[in-house]
Amino acid sequence: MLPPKSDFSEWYHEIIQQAQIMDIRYPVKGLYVWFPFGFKLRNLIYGKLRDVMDREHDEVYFPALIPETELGKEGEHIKGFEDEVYWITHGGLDELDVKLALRPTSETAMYPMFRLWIRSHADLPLKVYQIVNVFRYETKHTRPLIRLREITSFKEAHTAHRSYEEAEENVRKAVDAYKDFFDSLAVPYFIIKRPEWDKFPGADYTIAFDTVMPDGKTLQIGTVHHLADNFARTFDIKYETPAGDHAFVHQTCYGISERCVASVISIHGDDLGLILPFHLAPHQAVVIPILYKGREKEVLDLSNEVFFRLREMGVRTILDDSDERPGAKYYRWELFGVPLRIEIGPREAESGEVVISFRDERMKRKIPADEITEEKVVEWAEEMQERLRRRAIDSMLEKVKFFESADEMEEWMGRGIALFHLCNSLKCGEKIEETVRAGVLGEIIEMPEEIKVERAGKCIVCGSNGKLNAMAKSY
RNA sequence: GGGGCCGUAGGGUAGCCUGGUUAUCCUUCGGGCUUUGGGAGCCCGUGACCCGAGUUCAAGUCUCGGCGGCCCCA
Repeated sequence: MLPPKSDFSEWYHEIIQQAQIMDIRYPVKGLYVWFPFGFKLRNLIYGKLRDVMDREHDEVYFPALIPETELGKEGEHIKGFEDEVYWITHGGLDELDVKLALRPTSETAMYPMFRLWIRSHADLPLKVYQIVNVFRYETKHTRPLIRLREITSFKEAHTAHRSYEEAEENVRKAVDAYKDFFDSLAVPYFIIKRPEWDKFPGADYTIAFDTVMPDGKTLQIGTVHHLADNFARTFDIKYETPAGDHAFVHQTCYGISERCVASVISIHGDDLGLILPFHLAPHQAVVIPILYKGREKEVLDLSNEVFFRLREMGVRTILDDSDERPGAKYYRWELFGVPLRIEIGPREAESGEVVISFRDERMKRKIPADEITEEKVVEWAEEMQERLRRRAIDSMLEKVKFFESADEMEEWMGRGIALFHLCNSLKCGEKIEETVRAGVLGEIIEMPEEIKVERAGKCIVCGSNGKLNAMAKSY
């Protein structure tokens, strides 16, 4: 039994373990073990992410260790990370001359090499990505998949371009790629430009994807940064232009971590366990034979037939012929989020029918076994995807509210995300954060079309011209 | 950054204040019988006092330190 999802914190804590996503008993704070089932889910999700990245990027691998001399080169960047870097100070018993950092992110690992790789304009754009672990010494409350000291699955992309504008064009492409990715997870999001004081250390600006968790707190699930030529100047990354002179490249970088797995679990799951989009489910279908003494054979024959047919279609299917009672099996496979369940008992064996039900619906229907075809399964998967998408957006919309008064906003914090108009001044940003006691997420770039709010309006603090901003308590 | 609470089987817990026999109960797990259309029942069995130091005749229980977890405030 899971705690009800309305008690989200407890529910999340339990489902991570009961649905065998991660084993949280590893004896180091903030480090967790992927269970086989959880890792299959991760790999299916990251398979999709790879598909999206592979369209325009090459995959690479850079070392996990970064010398102190490189990590510290870019002033803003190191300021942003210095209090959460793990340091390797010894090799065996010898103290190292130059300490080595366990990468907190890979800009400073990659860019010295970019300097060597990039010679002329013909080498641009350079677009690479890697999926690696990164380490951050988190001092706050750690949580599996959400706040980790070892992020095990950091997809980071890094690009170099000829100009600020070309890099900016790539920012748009990266945002589009991430939209495709999160749409395929049926995870709804806001696309928000972070305020100056909250951008990536060393970036010109940062655009983030935020989703809203069931408890009303937002979760940042992706970021895209325009680095301008900040790092290029630091790492001396220059190219020869067609005209024959030399110019600094303009760069972008963008990342997604296993928080995307947390978002799928949290947004779609219910009181009974995981609900997974069909294409992401480690087990897509389960066949449950209902056995009565003396009538096992006919039931098992039809069950096997259906099981093997699904397998041959490429559907990840299991046949649960263990000797538990059917009810116990239903609960088990619901916990694991199996999208399609097929029950076959003596009645079905006789009529050649099967009982099917989908994880997100609480209803069963009977269909002839022959009607389970590849086309039908694809259709079911698409219908289910659409239902999940709809349901996820609807439940997010309940947690979005527009405000014209700061006092009302404070009361709303902790229940959802607040939209309001804010001018550009740092002073007004600080003022509103102080009054409402939550963080300004930034200026809304894109949001679900159902939200009808004016993009421009009077700043909630000073009354001058403002743009649509969001604020919330965040993970 | 500041304050508080907690650590007993795979998971959840009682016992700790007031030190003393074989450490409680539920669940999981293994075996058996029986059963199977939404978490069945009965029997048998496996399994634990976070680590280290101290106090004591005696430590799950008291003290200190470490590690780990949780909560509140900033």
